[in-house]
Amino acid sequence: MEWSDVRIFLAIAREGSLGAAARVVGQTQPTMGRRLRALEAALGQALFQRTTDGFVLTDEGAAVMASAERMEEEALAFERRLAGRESTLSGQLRLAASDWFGSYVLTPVLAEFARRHPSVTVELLTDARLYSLARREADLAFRIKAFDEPDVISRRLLRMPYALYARRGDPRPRKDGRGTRLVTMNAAFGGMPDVTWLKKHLPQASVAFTSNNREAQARMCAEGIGVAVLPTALGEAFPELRRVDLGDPPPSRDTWLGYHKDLKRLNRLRSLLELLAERFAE
Amino acid sequence: MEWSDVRIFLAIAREGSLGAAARVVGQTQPTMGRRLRALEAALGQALFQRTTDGFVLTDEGAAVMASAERMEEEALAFERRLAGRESTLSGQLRLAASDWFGSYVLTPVLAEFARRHPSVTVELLTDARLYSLARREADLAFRIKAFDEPDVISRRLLRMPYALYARRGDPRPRKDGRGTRLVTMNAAFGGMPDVTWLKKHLPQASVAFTSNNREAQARMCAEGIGVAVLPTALGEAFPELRRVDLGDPPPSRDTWLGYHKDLKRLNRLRSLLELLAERFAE
DNA sequence: TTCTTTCCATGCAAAAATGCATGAACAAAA
DNA sequence: TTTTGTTCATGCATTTTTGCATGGAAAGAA
Repeated sequence: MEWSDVRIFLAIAREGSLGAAARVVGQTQPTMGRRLRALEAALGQALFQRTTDGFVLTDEGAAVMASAERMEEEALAFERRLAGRESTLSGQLRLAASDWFGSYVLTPVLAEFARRHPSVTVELLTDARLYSLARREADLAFRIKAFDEPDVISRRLLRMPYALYARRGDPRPRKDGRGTRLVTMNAAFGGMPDVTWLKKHLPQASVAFTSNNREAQARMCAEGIGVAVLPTALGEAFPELRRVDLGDPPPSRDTWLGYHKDLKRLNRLRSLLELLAERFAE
Repeated sequence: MEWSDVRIFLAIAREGSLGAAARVVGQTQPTMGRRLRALEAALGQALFQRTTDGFVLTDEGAAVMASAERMEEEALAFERRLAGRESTLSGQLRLAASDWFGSYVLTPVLAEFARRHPSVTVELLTDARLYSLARREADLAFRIKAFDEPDVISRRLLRMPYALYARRGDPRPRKDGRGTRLVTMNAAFGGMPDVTWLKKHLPQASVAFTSNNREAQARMCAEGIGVAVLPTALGEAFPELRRVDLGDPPPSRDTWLGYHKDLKRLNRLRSLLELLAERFAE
């Protein structure tokens, strides 16, 4: 049995089709089909049923799925261990953060880092989905909660203050919020503390626009669509916006960073962590 | 990183040279060298130091050795799981036993099995070293002790009686053994119960020949070199030998068989186990 | 020292794997 | 029904990998 084919087996099992699996492992569909056939021939058993809607694991395939997954985990650990020992200040560094945090908070620091270490390529992924640190989809991730994945080192980076913003020149909202329109997070984020805060301070206000994208909220707010609770780092970047003080500021939120412990000694990561700590020292 | 190259890494780490590793994985020395180079290039780090006496792991290589070994374990488990589901009565069946046990005790049963199941290839390994059931170096092993490896199913097969043998026509040993010469196990097997038994019954006898090979002992005994304690299954096979009764028979020994639990459902193994149980029923 | 053995690197030809293009099968949409 | 969009299999040219043969370096034996 060719060990590399186990990786292909996993990809097909997860994706359900040769083409999709090929994209995952970076090969072509015919190759995937041929390697799978070779694997099944070597094992003497069929791992998939070729059904009309894709490749479905046979009992045999399902029986070895767990082994294949553990094999993958060890392969990933193998690579992480080694990456953690790279002492050069070169190579790639992949960060994952929410969109506005990446653009407005991180970029200044990353620019400085890039200037200091020209042989390090920084890749910033701003994406709603959570990248896996264990699979090394990202080397460093930023979130608004502490990380609870195993083997991930989690640290509080900074406390991000929030404020209510309105378009410069627009009238100040009435006390109960009647007549005021709101720009807020998506319904999916209903539980967010700033939504609660808004309900308390402007109970009569109506919702004009929602989005899962803070920057889109800021732009809509700048267009005068409504008032919005925004991270100050974002709000202050728009000259059209003006802070509105309702006496009690909206709740601030912590931002955490996390990285896999195997990468603790990765020098380029360490350098960036130091710079981040320095720039965001409270 | 190519997963298959991890296997090559392991082989080189264990063997210490490209040529030896090539023999283990069934490839050639140049290929091993090139694959290793490719692996190191992909990882960006050297895994071995090329010293005058072979390939020695660097710190980096040592750091990932454990991951590579666990990866191998999972690969082996993958294959075992699948083998355990093969329902056909064909394919290979590899047995490991001590030399005389294999030749004199097993062969009759194996011959019968081979006749019954012509599409199963039985391979009998008689070798001093212990084959690993976990690595599937053998599907079924016979030993004189219960197996204590994890995940191995161990069962007592039979009790093998032993007896003292001398060449037919040679004089019976004196009561204290003075003047009698002995053919026994190697010094390395000093603690064997038959040695103790000999010391007790023929304390004055001297040792003429030792070997770790019971059959060699039987042949030397048949040549008249000395008396020997042999398994009766072996002793009775030599017409030149005659049983010598000293009143109290030498201790008999149990023979155990063991196989990996993942192979419990392997039909060809089950058939052989049934036949063995039948033929050796007490 | 010289001879022998062992081991790794490399050139080159043969073999194998890969990717592209295409065709067939099938399901969903028009 | 026809059309459209997916998905897998296969032929073929190309690229890549492999094995063989050879040479050189180093260590041990004579």
